[in-house]
Amino acid sequence: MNIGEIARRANVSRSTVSYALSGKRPVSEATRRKIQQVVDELGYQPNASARALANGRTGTLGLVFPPAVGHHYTAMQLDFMGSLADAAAAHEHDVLLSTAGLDSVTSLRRLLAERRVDGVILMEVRLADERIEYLLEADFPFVTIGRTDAADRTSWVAVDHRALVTACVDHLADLGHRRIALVNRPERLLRVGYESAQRGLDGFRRAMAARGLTGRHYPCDDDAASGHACVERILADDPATTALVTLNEAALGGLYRGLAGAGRTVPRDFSVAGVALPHWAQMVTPQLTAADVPAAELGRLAVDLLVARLADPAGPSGHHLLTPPVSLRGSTGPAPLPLSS
Amino acid sequence: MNIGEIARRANVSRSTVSYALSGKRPVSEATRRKIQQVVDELGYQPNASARALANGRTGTLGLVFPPAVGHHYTAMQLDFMGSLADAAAAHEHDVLLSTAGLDSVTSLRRLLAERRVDGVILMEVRLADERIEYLLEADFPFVTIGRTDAADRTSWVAVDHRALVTACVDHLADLGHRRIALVNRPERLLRVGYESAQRGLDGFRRAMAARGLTGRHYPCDDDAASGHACVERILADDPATTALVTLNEAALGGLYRGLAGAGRTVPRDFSVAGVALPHWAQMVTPQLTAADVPAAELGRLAVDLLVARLADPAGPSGHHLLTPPVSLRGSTGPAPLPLSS
DNA sequence: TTGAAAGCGGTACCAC
DNA sequence: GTGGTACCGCTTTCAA
Repeated sequence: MNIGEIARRANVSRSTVSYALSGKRPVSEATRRKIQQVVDELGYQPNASARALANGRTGTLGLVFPPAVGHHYTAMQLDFMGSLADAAAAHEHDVLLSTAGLDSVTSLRRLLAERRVDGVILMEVRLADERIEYLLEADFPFVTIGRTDAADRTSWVAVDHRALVTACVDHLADLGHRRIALVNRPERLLRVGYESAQRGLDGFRRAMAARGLTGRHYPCDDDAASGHACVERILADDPATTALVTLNEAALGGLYRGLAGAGRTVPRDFSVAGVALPHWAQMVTPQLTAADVPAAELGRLAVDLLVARLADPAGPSGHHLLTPPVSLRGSTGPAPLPLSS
Repeated sequence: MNIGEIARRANVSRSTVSYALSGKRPVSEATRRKIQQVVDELGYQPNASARALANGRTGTLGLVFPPAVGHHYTAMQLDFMGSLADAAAAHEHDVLLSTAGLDSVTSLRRLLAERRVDGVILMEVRLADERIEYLLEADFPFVTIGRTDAADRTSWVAVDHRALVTACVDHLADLGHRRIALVNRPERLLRVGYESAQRGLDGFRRAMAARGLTGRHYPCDDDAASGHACVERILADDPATTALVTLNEAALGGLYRGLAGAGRTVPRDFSVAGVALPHWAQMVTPQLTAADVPAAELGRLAVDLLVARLADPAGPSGHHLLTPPVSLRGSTGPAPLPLSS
């Protein structure tokens, strides 16, 4: 079933079929209808490879994300991935998944060289990300999820982790908390300059300084057991700590249990705030007061930006910096009165 | 940068370059090295569209899943999706995402007609799924996640929800529980014959009957609030209920809060068991005793089956029915002594 | 308003 | 062991 077959059955040339379907050249109403009839009858769809080869466009967007070696994907990443396909479909594009190491451009290079996609969306970026230099160099359309050091030269969509952590700290400070800990993503990610972790940390330091508060920073692996251990360290390092802010959603269950194990009741004795998906925030009891990451919206905006860029590669780069409000749930409350010591 | 350019620079014909790279015809060591050198120098990769057009293979697997209209993807679905890309990469394949309505073959038809993929993986199947008839009819390679009514004629990977729910019921019965509720996926999914929900329900009924126990069944929407409401209904319908089994991971937080709100302490007064991702089970406190769904393994096995099918379309269909053990965590305990009434 | 034909960049058959 | 070339299915220029 190809365009030649359609042409034959409609008694026209192949080019006429092509034009009738694309509308790039006027076709008489009569022939157009005849062609459409044959097409419907046979359920004809142009072969994507042939079309891509001929006009240089694949109609496919690449989604580049790190392989889940050893660890799971976070709910945030995954929810985002899901939303992307829907958004792309709305623009008549498909999404191709591509796993690529956080620190490597090789698989990215392959993706571009093979011309499988028209543009890419980069998840999990580092502040200084070599893949971005590579893409700029190659003049290949892309959008990053996260705001990198090259933000002024690129298109990106990001959650403002600095502002969100600041909002959490302010909320806790307003409640009277003076000693607050930050539970961050894993050490490994911080070391490589992982954007959300770095900006979150930055926001924490600034906000704490601005308030004249004492803060400690704890990288934490993405699992419940690490969260549990992390809380124990926090309370050992400074038993007077009365609140924490977490960027690590996977550790959340462990954080709660660690607190319970230390005899701290949330939110009476200890407050917890964070940045998380609403879905995730509602799993724990009491529900987590958190800045709700709008994963689906991030996906939609990223696709919109990329598609715009494909339509006009010379156009200006676009940005969306989202700052969702902190949803007050049950995990924060007034700071407890200090124990007399 | 194309194969002609490589041929020119290496002073050989295009076909020789092609054969040197594919190894489908012997090439003298000298020319092979010369070609490889030019290829490396220029970072040449064959154009995927051209290759697909010429040999009829795209090197791409399609992942068909329902659009997340209104509801989020479940952690299970998403974790699974993530694992697929890695598994496919191991077989040198890419994964193309495609959202397709649960009850429609139209987008599937387009996917096949455009020849974008060599085979598809179908998530979220119904026991009687029209897409399967369509794929069989079209003689198109596919693997389903979930065991349908056509299981004997298809390749599939599934978690044995019947056995898992049975294991949960047996575990609870052994602990002395006599009145057990099943919290299922949403009504809507049950109505359309959603596989895991249907088989889970079937397992529940059989296991309860086999033990001579009293059970009630509760469809529940995929969110915390619905879980909360669901527990209230369970306890209103039969206050003597002392345990529940849940197939609904998204409702879990709400289930716990509903129990707490009714004055039931888990696991002292009430036991909860379920089927969930380990990650998810560890979010709640006490951690959920659950059959751990091995999402990543499901993804890997599905890709293996599909790739095998592509290599030998006439070969036998393969199956993997997984029955992960129930991990005892903290949410189940001996049935409380009945209150005198 | 339509048709013929030259590509797009590979693969693989047929010769030598 | 290597080269020439038809062909995969579509788009688009050129000509009528």
